[in-house]
Amino acid sequence: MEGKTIEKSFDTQYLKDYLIDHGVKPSTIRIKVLEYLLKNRIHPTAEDIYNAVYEDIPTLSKTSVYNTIDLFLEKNIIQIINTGNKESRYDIDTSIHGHFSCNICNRVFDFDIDSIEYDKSILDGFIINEQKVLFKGICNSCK
Amino acid sequence: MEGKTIEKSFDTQYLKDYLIDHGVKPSTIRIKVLEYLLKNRIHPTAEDIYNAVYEDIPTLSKTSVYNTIDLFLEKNIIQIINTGNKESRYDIDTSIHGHFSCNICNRVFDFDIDSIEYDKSILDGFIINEQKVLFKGICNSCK
DNA sequence: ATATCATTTTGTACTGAGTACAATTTTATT
DNA sequence: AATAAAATTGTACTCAGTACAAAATGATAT
Ligand SMILES: [Mn+2]
Ligand SMILES: [Mn+2]
Ligand SMILES: [Zn+2]
Ligand SMILES: [Zn+2]
Repeated sequence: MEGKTIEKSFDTQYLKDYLIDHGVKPSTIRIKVLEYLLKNRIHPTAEDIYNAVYEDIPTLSKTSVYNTIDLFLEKNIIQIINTGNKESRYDIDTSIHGHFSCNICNRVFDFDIDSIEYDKSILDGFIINEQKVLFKGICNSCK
Repeated sequence: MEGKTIEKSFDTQYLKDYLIDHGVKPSTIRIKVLEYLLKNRIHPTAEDIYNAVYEDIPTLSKTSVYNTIDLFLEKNIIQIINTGNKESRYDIDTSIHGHFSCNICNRVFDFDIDSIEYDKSILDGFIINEQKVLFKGICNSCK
């Protein structure tokens, strides 16, 4: 079969369009933060994002990172992950999927969720906006 | 059918035994905290617990509440719930069940979980100690 | 281009849930 | 009653996140 390989590229135009498509006006910081999130799927903390983007933008402030995170959350570009540690983590994948948080190395792993069977009667009439599944324990390489 | 009605009573002896059964030496504070948790199944915050127990023990310190919470967590008397708000909440029910956190009134509702169907291959060899399911949205009385 | 307005970014001070830890009080043991 | 162990308290501290006004950048009008 003949065909073109579609390469996922994170050039500036792609990143700009990604933001615009999500209702966010592109700016240097927002583009860099988005690029970092797309390339580093490690569920980073705000600190992680700051340290990475600071390399490119040495005038970067922590507040700008938090501003960007808040904006991205609001526009559903990212979702927040609260593992129980004090630092929140952020995920560019906003689909419903499970997270395993390792108590030793603190890494967060993704896993696919097929379905959650639960008693819907208690939540009758409730508006469910988010469904989060968090497992905790010890990962394979730490045990 | 003739029979005895077994009344669940939270008298001092019951509470003491509850603690001892979970490997915790009873003390005035621990008994009062346990009693509050058993009688008020509202997934309270540390502040909630402090305010309630302070009524009975006016010398109570916040540190003692946190000490007790940490001990109860360690002995699996309670589980922690992180809803994304800054204050953690605590649950005397340590079984696996779902929590719905209302974004308006901040109440946390329980719901039963029958099963979570997920791709186990990614977590192969992982030790899973906790399984937490958190839904967020707007509850029936707030919408 | 220049001025004017809007948005973004920055710096600083602040908040508050939770923690560290030594001093004190209470409880158990000799 | 003296001693040791455990529980409780008070105080100072941490630090992720927030509030907010000043500064910088970008967009629009003249
Ligand atoms: Mn994820
Ligand atoms: Mn519960
Ligand atoms: Zn690990
Ligand atoms: Zn509500």
